[in-house]
Amino acid sequence: MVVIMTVLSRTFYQRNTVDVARDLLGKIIVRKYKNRVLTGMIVETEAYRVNDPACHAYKGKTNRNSSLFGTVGHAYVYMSYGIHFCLNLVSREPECAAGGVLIRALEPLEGIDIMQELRSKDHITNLMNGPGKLTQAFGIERHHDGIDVTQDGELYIIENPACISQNDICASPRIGISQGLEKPWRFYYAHNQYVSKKQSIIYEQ
DNA sequence: CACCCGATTATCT
DNA sequence: GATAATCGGGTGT
Repeated sequence: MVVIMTVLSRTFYQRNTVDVARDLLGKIIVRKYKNRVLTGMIVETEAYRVNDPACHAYKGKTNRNSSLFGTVGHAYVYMSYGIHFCLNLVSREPECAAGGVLIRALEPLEGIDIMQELRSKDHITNLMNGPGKLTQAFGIERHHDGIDVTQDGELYIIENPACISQNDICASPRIGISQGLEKPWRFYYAHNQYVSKKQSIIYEQ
């Protein structure tokens, strides 16, 4: 059997960051790690736009956040709390200076044994249910900052051949920020066991 | 070069 | 549910 893998094109990322964040739900991230293939389905995202105080690009371009200002369809990887890395996908409309989608949680699909090794954890619901956890399970580090995710390589995103229900996508305020709480720019699958946190405030889509 | 703090997680009780 | 751990980047002296 031949599995047709459609890699998400650069134009997919060249749209309003909030729309991209919602549309990334259900897509599959492919990570090639030491001759193994690790995959997971995106179940939780957050949008960060440049004119938004919660966005790293809000105060302008620096060495750390320069990827957010670069070509769409590339990764922005940064270190958080000095402990772990977070993965963003650079996406925005052409007239916008910077923006990206934070990947907050994945449902593990292939290569679960490797993820368990990298995390030193075994339970499947504790492998990728958090932005710092999924980068650890995928072996993603700072040197992946700026990598192109629109072509076959170490890290890229593909369409999901399975039919995913668009009906139970929910939105909520983003997690772990102090400004911009009024914007419902976190998207996740309701009742999915792999999302990072339960939230009391839920907006139906 | 010192200081501050964060798009978090693990490990308690 | 509360809290400690942890450190690189940003800012200002």
